[in-house]
Amino acid sequence: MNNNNNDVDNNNHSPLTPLTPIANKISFPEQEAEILAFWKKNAIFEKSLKTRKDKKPYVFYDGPPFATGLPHYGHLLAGIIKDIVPRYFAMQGHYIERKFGWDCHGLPVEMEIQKNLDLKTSHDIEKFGIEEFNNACKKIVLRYTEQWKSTIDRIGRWVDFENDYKTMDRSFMESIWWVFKQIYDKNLIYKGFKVVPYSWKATTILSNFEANLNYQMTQDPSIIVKFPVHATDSSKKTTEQASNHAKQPYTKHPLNQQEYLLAWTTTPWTLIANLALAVNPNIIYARVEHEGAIYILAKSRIAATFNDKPIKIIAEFSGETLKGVRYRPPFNYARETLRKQEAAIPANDRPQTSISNAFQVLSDSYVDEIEGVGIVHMAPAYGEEDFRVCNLHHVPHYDPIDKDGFFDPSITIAPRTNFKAANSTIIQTLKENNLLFDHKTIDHSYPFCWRTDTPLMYKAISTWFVNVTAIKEDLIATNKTIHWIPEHIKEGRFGEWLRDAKDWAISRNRYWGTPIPIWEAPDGERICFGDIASLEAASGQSLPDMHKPYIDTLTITRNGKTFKRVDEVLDCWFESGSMPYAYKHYPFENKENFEAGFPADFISEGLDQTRGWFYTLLVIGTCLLGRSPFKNVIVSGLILAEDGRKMSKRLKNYPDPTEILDKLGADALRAYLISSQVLRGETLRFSEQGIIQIIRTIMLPIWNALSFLTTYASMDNWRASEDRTWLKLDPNTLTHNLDKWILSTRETLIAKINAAMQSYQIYKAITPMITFIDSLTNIYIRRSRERFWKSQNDADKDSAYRTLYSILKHFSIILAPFMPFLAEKIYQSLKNSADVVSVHLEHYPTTQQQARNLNLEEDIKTIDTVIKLGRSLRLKAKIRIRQPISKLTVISKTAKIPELLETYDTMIKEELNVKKIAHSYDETDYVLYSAKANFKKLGQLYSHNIKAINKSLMELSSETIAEALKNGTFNVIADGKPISLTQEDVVIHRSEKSTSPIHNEGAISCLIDTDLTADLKQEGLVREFIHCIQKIRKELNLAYDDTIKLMLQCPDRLKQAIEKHREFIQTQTLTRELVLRPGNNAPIMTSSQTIKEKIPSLTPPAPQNHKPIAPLKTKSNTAAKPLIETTLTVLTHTFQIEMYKS
RNA sequence: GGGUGUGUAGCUCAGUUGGUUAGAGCGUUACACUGAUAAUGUAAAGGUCGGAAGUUCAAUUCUUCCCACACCCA
Repeated sequence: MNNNNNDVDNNNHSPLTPLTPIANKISFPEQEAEILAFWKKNAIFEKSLKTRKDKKPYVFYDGPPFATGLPHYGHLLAGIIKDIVPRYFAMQGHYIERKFGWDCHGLPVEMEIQKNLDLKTSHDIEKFGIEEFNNACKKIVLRYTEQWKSTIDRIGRWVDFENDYKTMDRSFMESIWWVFKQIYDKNLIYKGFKVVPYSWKATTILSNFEANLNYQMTQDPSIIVKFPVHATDSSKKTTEQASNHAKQPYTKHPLNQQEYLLAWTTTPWTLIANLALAVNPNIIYARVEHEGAIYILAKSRIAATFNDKPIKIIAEFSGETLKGVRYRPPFNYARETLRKQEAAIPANDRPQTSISNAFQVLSDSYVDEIEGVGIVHMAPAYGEEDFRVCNLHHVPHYDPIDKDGFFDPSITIAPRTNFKAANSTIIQTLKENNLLFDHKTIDHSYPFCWRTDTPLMYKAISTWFVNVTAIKEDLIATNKTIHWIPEHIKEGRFGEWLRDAKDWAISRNRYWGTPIPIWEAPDGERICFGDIASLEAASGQSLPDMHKPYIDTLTITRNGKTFKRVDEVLDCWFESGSMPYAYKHYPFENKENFEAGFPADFISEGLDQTRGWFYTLLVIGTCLLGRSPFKNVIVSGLILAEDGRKMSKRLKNYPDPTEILDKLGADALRAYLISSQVLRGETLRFSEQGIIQIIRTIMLPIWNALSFLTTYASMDNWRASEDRTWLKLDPNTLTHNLDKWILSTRETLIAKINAAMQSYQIYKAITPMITFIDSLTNIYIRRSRERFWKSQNDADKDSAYRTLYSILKHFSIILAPFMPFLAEKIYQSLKNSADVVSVHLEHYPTTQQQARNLNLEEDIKTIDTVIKLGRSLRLKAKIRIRQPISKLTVISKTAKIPELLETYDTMIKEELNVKKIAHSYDETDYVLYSAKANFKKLGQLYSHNIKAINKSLMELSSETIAEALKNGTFNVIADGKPISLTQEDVVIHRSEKSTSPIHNEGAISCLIDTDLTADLKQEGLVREFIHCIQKIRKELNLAYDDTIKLMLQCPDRLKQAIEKHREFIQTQTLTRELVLRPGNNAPIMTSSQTIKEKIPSLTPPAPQNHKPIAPLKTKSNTAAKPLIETTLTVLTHTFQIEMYKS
């Protein structure tokens, strides 16, 4: 460094920006707060949108979160991904709208209000008033929006909160209606039944989620019921159908014995509604004789059912053969009621589903033989599988229980009785009618209502469906167009789900949601509305609020009939699936804008949305437009606490997000999360150490590099020119290989990051950055230090500055999407007047191929290997780096090596502190060779002989291999046949001969001369002495260019060494005056104290900024008090030292 | 019960178009280096690549089965 001339004469380049030195002490979180303020003050986000307004749009859909709670790591992760990808593509030159969305409707909100207002049942809600109830819901959904905004802001996510969308907005809801009507008009919406968890106490249906909330151990009857095989239905079925499994086909037993099918149940009350029995077609059943009666049940269940009772197996047959066998149900209520109902319908109008299909054996693979008897009694009104199987066979369902859980009066054995209470009566009746085979009790886990603590029942209720089954093939086709990250989701989890798609239940019997826009007449005629205007026209009433209860006051009179709205609201999944249309109020507004931006380029949510948002988006998009609404999707995994368990507020097993942001900062969190496997849909154990790792491998090194550049540039008064030349620094204009090399390395980095980002594999972006930073700091800066430090301001020094300046500034752009704060800070620190106001307005770099030089990258790698081997040899010889050695010999047959050694001569010498570098082609004295087959190359050629060839190669002696290396031919004998191999067919391994002190890696070996001459030793001592002085300077917190005066009293050996190298010492330590006092009897140290211990008052150093450009003191202040006066030891030489500012 | 994913060093994770010496970081130990660095470097230790079978000249990698864990669905 130029330490004696502060008026550096480079003012003739113009105009120039001086660099302000950056302290190497840093608090990233505090800095992030400043950057946030900077962005806000200068409206950078707005500018980033405005300046790209005309650019090609890139469309991103924001999946709306429920804001009923505060954001957790899952939300932060989603927000970070949703920030990085748009930032990247915006910098690639796209216009990207980023509207935030809020999910407002739905059960979680209603549940919370019910809890707050202590409304237990739907009766309670209606009594309380739907208007009031919905108002309460509306208020609460935006309760946390401020906290959400501030957290999302804090993680650096740029998103438009001003023009956000809410699913409860009138415009949003109107588009939902439009979406609904589109599907309705395509005949893909129908009304059917669905069996759902039902709380009779709360008179409300529950979601599956709610049903799972409260399982309790409970005691229920466990009975096996006898179903008499119908007398009139004698033999059926023939042999061929049964030939596979049955040893004998089923025929009614010829004897006039009573014959029963057995079925097991723990819910006797459902027997009233029994309409069928089910068997598994693939299970073997048996006919068993016991005490004069015949029973049919699964063969494998005989032992468990009869225990040790005497039985005789009469026949065995597959379940398939039981299909269609008719039986007499234990109760006649269902038959009577349903017959009457059917009779009321004109014969021609009767549906396929009929009571005439009931009371027979159905077959379905869901039946198992794990418990029970392998035959299942089916009450389709009270079981999901029962309903599905009966529906398939056109068996109707029958539900004689009212909404409060009481049997209706027609059930004469238990009229107006609670269904559970009727169990005993029912069992009693079965017993009296000799239909009870077995009666026990069972303890099992059963779902209870989480609000009323009463057992749930499953019950068929009327529901609106989207006929997904009809468009299943289209869904599978549109899914093929989607790029999934991770890829396996496409055909795996999501693909499987599509192949198995069921019709989608879209209605909810609730209050806070978009009402289903269907009006129904008493005779069943329906009108569907897809917009508000036509509804208002048809009803003659206005509709200021589309929610319940207002909507339900609108009725329509047409053709003498009065149409009333159906009661249900839409499931909030239907709303979020409609988001692409609804947030634009399409097609009522933004028609062109929507059409230009459909489908979206990118969305991202967690794995849990596979059957959620991803699915509903695809279903609706496929229904409406026949295509997927999104092209690329990143599916993120689950974030667990560090202990591998779910993050739990109660267990406090994870750090609060706000604390992490305050302590470690958003950049570190961002980089940590997106470089982890959570970006590949896998679970991540959240670890604070992982974030710290990011700080240590990326943030601090790059920060120190910035600090290095600005500090030295400032001291040297080096200035960057006020233009954009830094952006395209041409390596061909530079002479130093290190400069060319780091520029090439940067281009390689850019290529890697662009490849990762274009394929949405974000997790591949961070590691190359770490590698690059490591190269920059541990190779480029470290080995260029002398170039910055030297005193003359020559072209080489300028080249080093220009290169490092360009690298760092460029890197800030590369970093910008990922770590927007640090990137901004670096950019701002290096900005000149020709630059844009923020790094985020820069264009993302693309690889400049002409700047890449892969050979050069390879060369530096080779040199790095030599240096590593040299260090390793020193370590082995126990010669410290400050002790110069005379010679390093590089032994290698690689032709390029001598040239490389010459080119990088100085660099290697400095790194290894060695005087001379020699090269030798002759490995034989030092290296032992062993050979092995190049399996990859020879594998296909010699497949079966390869083992023999390899064996033969491995047996070659080192001398033979050395010989073969000379003439390039390896002769081996495999299976008796001589084979001649080229050098490429063989892999040579080198190892050190035990007699030679070399180290080897690949084709390179190194050897050092460990003989130390007196001169070398003296020089080593001087280096130690300099090191000692530097340490003191650092401890004293002297500025880099503070000059000093030294007064020493030391032993002769040290004195001679210092005298000999006086100039070198003074240059290195910025010593203006070095006075050696006469006499050599410095006091003996009692212990080997460290310098830190010597000057306790100054440790630890105050964390103040270095002031590199300190004013020069007048020359005559040596009389001042010494900075330090102490006794020290360097390599056993004890000396006394006084240090002054000079 | 079904689907999907995961299983590699003490811990957290890379890697693998099948090729014979499987890597990184953290942690541990020793040494070294440092006037940009809160760093860093070198080395030591640590692996039946979850288990079994199969295909192959060759399997951590492909196939099948099994085991464990996670998520989704029942």
